[in-house]
Amino acid sequence: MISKRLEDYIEEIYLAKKEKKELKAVDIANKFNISRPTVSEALIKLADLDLIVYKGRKGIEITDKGVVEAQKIIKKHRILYDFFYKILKIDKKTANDNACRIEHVIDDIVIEKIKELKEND
Amino acid sequence: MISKRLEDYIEEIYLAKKEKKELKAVDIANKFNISRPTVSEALIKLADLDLIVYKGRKGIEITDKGVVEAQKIIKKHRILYDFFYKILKIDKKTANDNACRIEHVIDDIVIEKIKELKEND
DNA sequence: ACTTTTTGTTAGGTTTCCCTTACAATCAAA
DNA sequence: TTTGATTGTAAGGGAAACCTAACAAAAAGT
Repeated sequence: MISKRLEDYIEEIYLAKKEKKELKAVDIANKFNISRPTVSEALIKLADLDLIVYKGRKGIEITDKGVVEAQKIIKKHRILYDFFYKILKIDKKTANDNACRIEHVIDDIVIEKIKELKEND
Repeated sequence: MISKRLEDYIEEIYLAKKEKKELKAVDIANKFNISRPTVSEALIKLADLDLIVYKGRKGIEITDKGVVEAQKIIKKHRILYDFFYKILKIDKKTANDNACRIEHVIDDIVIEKIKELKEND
């Protein structure tokens, strides 16, 4: 199991790639309000886990394994966000913030049930 | 803001007190599968924060401030548990485990909306 | 081409939460 | 009451995730 923070980073890397945006280490630092050295360290960890290929200034590439990992988290995020925003009528920012936190700790089975809840509306 | 772990411990202390059970440091260690020294340290931290009065072998007492803190978390726990168990039909153990994790990261406003959801059934 | 800025890394710290080992005090049981 | 188990604490350590300061390489601006 990958840590919450690494989940956040791989998620971000995946989303950038999907939008074909050049993502640099410093962008991750800004996004999460952490220092460049902390990002440096995290990217090395992600590369160790074969979730990305990290080539310093030459770019960050996500591996197939990384894509799988990222998609799992993004799926949870999306289902939680939709539940909060569309069903509970929570404002977008709060819905997103809470999804960001809960996506790391909720079990798959609970996510599936929340998804069904939406479908039976 | 108190940390997740300290929230867990104060919650446990409060529940024991409510059931008038004698709670020892070692019981907390067993409950959370952590070592006695770790509990020792945590109880000193909780005492520093005025959430408990810790007297070693002579017992653990929860303060008014501690009760307030514990009740906030337990309220979230209960609402989440009910939502998972009664509405989503998740099994008791999974419902409880997920409530235990999410109670530490979910915003009050989201909890309130989940509570309303239940009431309009 | 030559500065200046941006970027990534090194080195050295901090905090939180956990561990084991070892010891002393208390409690229970014989 | 002595013996043995239980409980709490002290000492010393570790991993994760963060930090700042300092530096070198690369990119951008003039």
